[in-house]
Order: sequence, then C-alpha cells, then structure tokens
Amino acid sequence: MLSRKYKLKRDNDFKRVFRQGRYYQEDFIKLKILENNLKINRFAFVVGLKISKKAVKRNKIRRQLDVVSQQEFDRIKPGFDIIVLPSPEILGKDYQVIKKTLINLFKKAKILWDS
RNA sequence: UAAGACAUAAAAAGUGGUGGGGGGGAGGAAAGUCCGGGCACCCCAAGAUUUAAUCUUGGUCCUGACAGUGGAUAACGUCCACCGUUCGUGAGAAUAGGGAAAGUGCCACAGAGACAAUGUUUCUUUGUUUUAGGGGUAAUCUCCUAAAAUGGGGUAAAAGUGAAAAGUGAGGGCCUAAGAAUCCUCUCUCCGAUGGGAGACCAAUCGGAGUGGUAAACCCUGUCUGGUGCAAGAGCAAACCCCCCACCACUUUUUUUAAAAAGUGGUGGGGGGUAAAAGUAGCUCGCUUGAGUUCAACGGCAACGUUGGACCUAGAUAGAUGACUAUCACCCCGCAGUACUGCGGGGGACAGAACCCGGCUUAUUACUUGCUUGGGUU
RNA sequence: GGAAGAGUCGGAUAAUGGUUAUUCCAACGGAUUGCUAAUCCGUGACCCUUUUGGGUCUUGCGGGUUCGAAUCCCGCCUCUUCCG
Repeated sequence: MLSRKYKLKRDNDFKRVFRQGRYYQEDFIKLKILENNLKINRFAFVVGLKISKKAVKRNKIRRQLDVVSQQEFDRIKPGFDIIVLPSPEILGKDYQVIKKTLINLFKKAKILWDS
C-alpha cells in the first residue's frame, strides 16, 4: 500500500484537479492529472457506489489500483496530483488486465521516465 | 487563487515527523435498518434550593404498537415451556390465537330477502266478479255445488340465487285446513356452578341460553409508548466583534518648547461574546472494559440465572488483508499398496466494523453429532 | 452513519376491496388511397389451433387476511430524494 504521505486528501485539491487537470481515458479507467509544484506525487482512487453496492468489491478494486501505483512508483516523474476513476466495467476484470490498462494510461499521460 | 514541500545554532526534557524492527487487527450474518435497550441533548408536569439557574421524580392526552397462559430478560413485536386450532398414517410441522350479545359501516353481481327481511312456485282459508248445473219463487232475486280470474290472510318441506339464507341438527307427542310457536328425548355451540391444574384449559354431571360473515373496516377492552438521534453532545485552538491595559506611528487641540489630553491605525497581553460547522472541511473527549469473552460448579424441563477462576480481543477518518510464488493444515475425487502413507487433480461460500449491546429478517460454503418416525431387508 | 418516498403494457397516467385493470403517446397489423400523411378499427404475455376461438399466467417478488386483493397486513428486491 502507498504511504499516506502520497495520498490526495483535501477537498480543495480534488476540486482543483477536476477543474484544471488533463484528462485521459482507456477502456474502463479514466485519469485526471495536474502538476502540484511539490517534489512528490499524490494519488487518489475514486471508487463510487455506482461501481458496486458491495463494500468488499469496492475495497478490492481500490487496493488493486493502489498496488499498481506502488509498483510503478519509481518510474513516475514526481510533481503530479493523479486521480484514478474506474467505471463499472472494471468489475470482474483480471488483475493483470487492470495493471496493463493503468500503465498504458500513465504512458499516454507522459509522466513515465523514458526507459 | 494552496501549504502539506522547503528553510531554522547547540544541549537536555517533552511533543511531533520520517525511516527501520517487533507485535496486534472484522462477522455469523459486520448487511437490511425491521424492533427493543443503554447513552446524550431537548420538551412538558410536579417538588426542592431559589436571581439566573441547578437538582430530583415522573411522562397524562393524542398517535402508534402489541394481543392464548405461565416464565426468562435491562427491554422487546424476541426466547423457553405449556394450552387451543389446522395439517400429517406417524415422529412431528405450522399458527397476528382478545371482543361481532356496546355501537356504526360494508357484504358487488345474482336473489323475494344480506339482518328482527320477504312470500315467487306449491298448499290452504276468505271476499268479489263471471260461467255452468241443481233446488225454491209467478218473476226480479236468493241458496248450494264446481271451475276460472282477481284482492286480503296463513304457510312446513322442497325448488331457485349466492361465498354465505334466518340458525345446532334429528326423532316423537299435542294442536291445526296444513303448519309454526310450545312440550319431551338425544346431539352441537356458548355461559355459569361442582372436580383437576399455577394458569390458559381439560373430563364428566347439573342449570341456563342459542339473535350470519367481516375487527390485517371504524371501533371497544387490556398492556406499553414524550421528542430527536453519536451528523446526540462536551472542551480547546484559530477567526470575527466588543471592552480594558502596555508600547509604537500619525492627526487634532492646549501650550514658548518639552509635555499632556483626545481620536484613528497597528502589535502584544487579559476578559467577555458570536456564528458552529457535519465521522473529521484544525485538534481532543464521547470511542471502546462491556447487560464483555471463555471455562467449571450449582439451580431450573428449558429460555436463563447465581458463584468462582482465567483473559483483554479493531477504533480508522479519501476511510484498514492486494498481486505473484513456495510450504503446511483441512475436505473431496482418482491411483498404488495391509486399517495408514505416498503421488496427482480439485475446493473454501456469503461477504468488511464506524457509538455500543439484545433480537428479527435476508445472503451463504463445507462438515459433524444425537434423538425419533415411516418403508424395505434380515 | 441516519431519515423519508416510490414501483401498474416500451414511455407517461387513472382505478370506494367487486365483471375480462383505464386513458394518452409510441410500436405493430388491417381498412381507406394510384402511393403517403391524416383518420378509423384491432393488438398485455405464453401455449394449442389454418382462422373463429380455447386454456394458463398477469399491477416489482413471496406469503397471509377475505367469498373475492393493484388496493388491507407482513417479509424481501430495485430505484429515487434529503440530512451545517
């Protein structure tokens, strides 16, 4: 799990990213990104009631997205606020598919170091 | 449109942050939010102290809920035991199970009539009219008999309508034109007395009554129930407003200047108030030790209770267990051999605390044990 | 976390406990027309039938009360709204 230091928390931050951030989408995941003038990245995973009414399923999706971000943490350039928005089609998708899709999105947003 | 990033001499203590290590971390339903209770604040009433206010005790009426009896419990619409009813060959299973003789409403269509009602067909009695026959009379007319039409009265059984039909059903006697009411015997239901039981109720005898259904229609009787809910509520810091004190700056007045007074603004300190703000939009408390979990003994048919020992078992706040690999335990299947082992394959559901408990309801995996009934076989 | 409300044909919308559940729009079929539009008539679903027609199930789902439930009662499901 990502440390709490790298989590986006304040409502003002969310509003700013949603209003001014860049937008990317691939399949069943959407992304909002904005530079934050900090030396670290901050993530947020928004899994609403529309995705599933079962708390277990929502928590699991959130954790899976969290783990992908943690594994790719070192490859991502610092200084961004990133909001990850899955859509209801994510339900039942395999972990490897989710991981691939999210990494592709990071590439699209051009926040990965060239490797 | 921001402050978390970043920056700040040393030491000690405290606090906080970061990194590392160790330990702990969901349920039988955590769910639905359908009931009940604790807890908190507010409302009303009474009483005490009495300036405000505080403390103590209580919750009438309305509304709503519940409804066999006895018990369990903090309480319940829950649980246990028993009674009645219904179903089943049976072991058993189900059961919102007070009152229709307090009153009101409703009972479509059909039917005479849906509650002190009605008279259709049939039967019977009587009046009137007409016709036919007979008797009496000179005749009108009158009497008797029969038939038809029509009006009034009585009417058991049967037919018919409907979910339901006048009210327990059957037999006999009396009476009558035929009947009913009434009387006798048996039977059914309800009520009362006697007997058994703690009671609901049960068995028999005696006495009395017998005037449909519906209260998950209004209602009556009995019992319980004030309202809002941890987004309850309490405190601190910061913000804003007011007042006081100190210092600084500026302006005005008095004054020869110095200085003093007043006003405005700022900084610091003190006091009072405001909005108030939320499971977290600053922090703390409430917040997890509680009608707690577990073991034993005793009491009780049981639900449960009493006593003693042991244990501490989530308290987050963008919100807690994820991915892959290996190994071990459990269950199932197959193969191999001596009751066990080895190899291979498969499986673990429903689902995640948010103040805390007791229930109900719903979702759902795998397995185990005991008792009993019916059938088959021996 | 807490508090309210709703569910009737594809979409809207009626219905004192009482025939076979109403109306409008849409869709489909037919009539009318040389062809359309408009107008008129019919159509809930499934099964059997060449048609006429017949049977069964129907007011989110499952029970109950009642002679009889869209309606009354109980338990679920789904959806919507609100809470400084």
